Amino acid sequence: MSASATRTEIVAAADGLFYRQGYEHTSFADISEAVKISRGNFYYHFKTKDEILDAVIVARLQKTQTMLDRWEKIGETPHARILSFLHILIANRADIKRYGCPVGTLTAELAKLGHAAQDEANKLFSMFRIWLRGQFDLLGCKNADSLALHILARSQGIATLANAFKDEAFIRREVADLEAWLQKVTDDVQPRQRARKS
Amino acid sequence: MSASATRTEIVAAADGLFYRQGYEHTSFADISEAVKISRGNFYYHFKTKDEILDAVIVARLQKTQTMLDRWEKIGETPHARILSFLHILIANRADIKRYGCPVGTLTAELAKLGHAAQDEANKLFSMFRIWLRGQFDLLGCKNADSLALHILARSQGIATLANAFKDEAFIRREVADLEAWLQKVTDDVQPRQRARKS
DNA sequence: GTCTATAAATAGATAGAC
DNA sequence: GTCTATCTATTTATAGAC
Repeated sequence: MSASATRTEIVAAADGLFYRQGYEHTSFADISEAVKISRGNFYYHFKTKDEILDAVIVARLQKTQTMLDRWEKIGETPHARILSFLHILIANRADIKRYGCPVGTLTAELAKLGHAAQDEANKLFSMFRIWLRGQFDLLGCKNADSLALHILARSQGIATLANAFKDEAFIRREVADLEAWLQKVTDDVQPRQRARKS
Repeated sequence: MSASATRTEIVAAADGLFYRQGYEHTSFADISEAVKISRGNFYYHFKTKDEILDAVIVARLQKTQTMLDRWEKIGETPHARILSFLHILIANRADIKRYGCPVGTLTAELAKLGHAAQDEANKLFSMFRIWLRGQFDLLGCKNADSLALHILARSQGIATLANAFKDEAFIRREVADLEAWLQKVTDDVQPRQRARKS
């Protein structure tokens, strides 16, 4: 197999394992077993475990950017686009209940490890933050960044508690609550659109 | 030194290390170094690392109960007592920025490890949940449990983002927002007390 | 109760054959 | 590019002296 194809498989396997088991708890043995290559071959593609983590973060950043671009394309209004963000909590509810949010749990783990890739991983949060801020800006909100952080934080809290209590009704209730909050934010800056409630 | 005194020191040291470094990342060597005892002596007090984790969780549960009892005692109204809960985000902001919430990060780590102590650790969340539900009940709220989960989730989200962005202004803004939310919840069920805003 | 010495398993990482 | 064999460090855990 070509080097880049194997490399891609390694990153994909590591990505999933880091999410489900955590970064430190995942060993080279785990990854090489998942990809069906020997531990030795592994080092032809990556010199250290940290290099794998960097590659996984880069892959996640790219995947996230692709997702944001899609939301940008399919959402006709900032309001609709922010709803796309909210609804990943519903779409990914099964994984979130088992493993939490992939962004929040990775940044939390790396913070405790004092890992050098912390800043890189935090870019995942920043990417959402900046995108959401842009949407709130378009909506006409003055405190767009605060609103972006607010909705990010609410999402993180929902993921953390859903993970602990494995409670799907809770997720749906909180997402509905956030939708109502978003509607109110939208109405406050665009009162004429109140009749077009989605 | 007496066995129980050494044991208490071990648990206290492990508690702090598990919080700051994570459970799996903390080795017996780390703990024995912190307590200034040999690794060998360690096993006189605890047979396995899991046993230490259990003891740490028990200690945290007791400390949490003591804290809730204190809030119960010093708070004259359910509203005031729930504010005590909210204000730990401010009081512990330095640690939260560096290490996140001790409850949320532990339960998240154990969930990924598939650790047997998961349920025990989740009792930390349940303890807050039940206490908060009791306060909202006293306040006269019909959906007390949902409100308890809501405020717990918001707190977790604030801790997660504060940890990622190291942003103290964000913490204060979100806590103020939660205080306003709590005031509104209180006013909705006890309209006559609106003038007594704390 | 606490120590030193050591076992047994696993981790990340390397060397060299094919 | 992938493999097997191996190294080194670290981890949890045990044995036995004091």
